[in-house]
Amino acid sequence: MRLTRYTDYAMRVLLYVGAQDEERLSPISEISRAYGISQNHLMKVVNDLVNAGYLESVRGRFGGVRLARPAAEINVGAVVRHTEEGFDLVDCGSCIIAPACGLTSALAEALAAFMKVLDGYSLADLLHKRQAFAALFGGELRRK
Amino acid sequence: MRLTRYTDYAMRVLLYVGAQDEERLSPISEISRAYGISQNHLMKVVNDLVNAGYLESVRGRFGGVRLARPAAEINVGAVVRHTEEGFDLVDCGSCIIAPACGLTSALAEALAAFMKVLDGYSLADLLHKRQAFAALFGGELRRK
DNA sequence: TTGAAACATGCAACAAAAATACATATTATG
DNA sequence: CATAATATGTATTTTTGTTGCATGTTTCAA
Repeated sequence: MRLTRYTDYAMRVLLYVGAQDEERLSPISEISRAYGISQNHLMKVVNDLVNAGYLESVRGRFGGVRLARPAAEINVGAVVRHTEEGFDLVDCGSCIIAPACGLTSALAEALAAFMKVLDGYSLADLLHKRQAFAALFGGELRRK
Repeated sequence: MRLTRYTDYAMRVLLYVGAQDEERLSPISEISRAYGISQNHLMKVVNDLVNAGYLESVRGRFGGVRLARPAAEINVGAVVRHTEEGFDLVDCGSCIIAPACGLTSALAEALAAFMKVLDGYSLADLLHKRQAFAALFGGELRRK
């Protein structure tokens, strides 16, 4: 049981950008370097977040991305719902006991409990350890 | 986000066997036929459940499997913990912000909420719709 | 007005994990 | 002793997620 790296990266980008000065544009190359992950893949993740309205991107030289709205208004559960494709924990479509199966509802209940927790957090909540972020990204933050 | 088919199959086997008459031995071939899934794979799942003490198996002709303990004493959460390999929702090992990351704890909290729900169910709870099962497996139940 | 730096997008290749198939051994029954 | 069942290890296939590559577009500044 795990989330895709796609979702993982989406959250990392939001955390990174959210830890920056509000107006600052972070180039994707910088973010991918900071995490040591594929710039190509990250580009797609970022683009997805832009289209979903979480990030604002500026093209061209000295471009980059920043939060499109306050971190307090970005809900973690909503982001995960957006980036994670399927939430079918098991494949009931091909199972003949589906109509009589008590597992389906138990799993649905468990999933709801899972998402409810994430729905209770905003990006701002996750950024409470902001000072610690600043230390980690100090080099990047200061650069340029 | 999804569970492996391995876990799915494990639960299906328990539900199938739990719906049978207590003493009856269900051959794996019968179960795999009922669900239309690979007998070989199912064999491994079953074997795992036998070793874990959920099922009792009898070899040889007219052999098969049945529950090793009452359905009320088989906890869904425990089964899922057993069959599902990893519960690392994201890969924090390779992430430099891990020490400052508020996501880690939020995900842990969400996962705990998820498992807590499953821990609240026994196989017997899931079998409440037993009559419906009987109808679905009627053919199999009656056969020898 | 041109080059460089950045985002945007689609397609192809690759890798990892999960599922399935195959082969063979063991056990029990009639 | 043949048959039907579980047990176990290895190989193959499939799926899905990830990465890489190629190309296009936008913006800025020298």
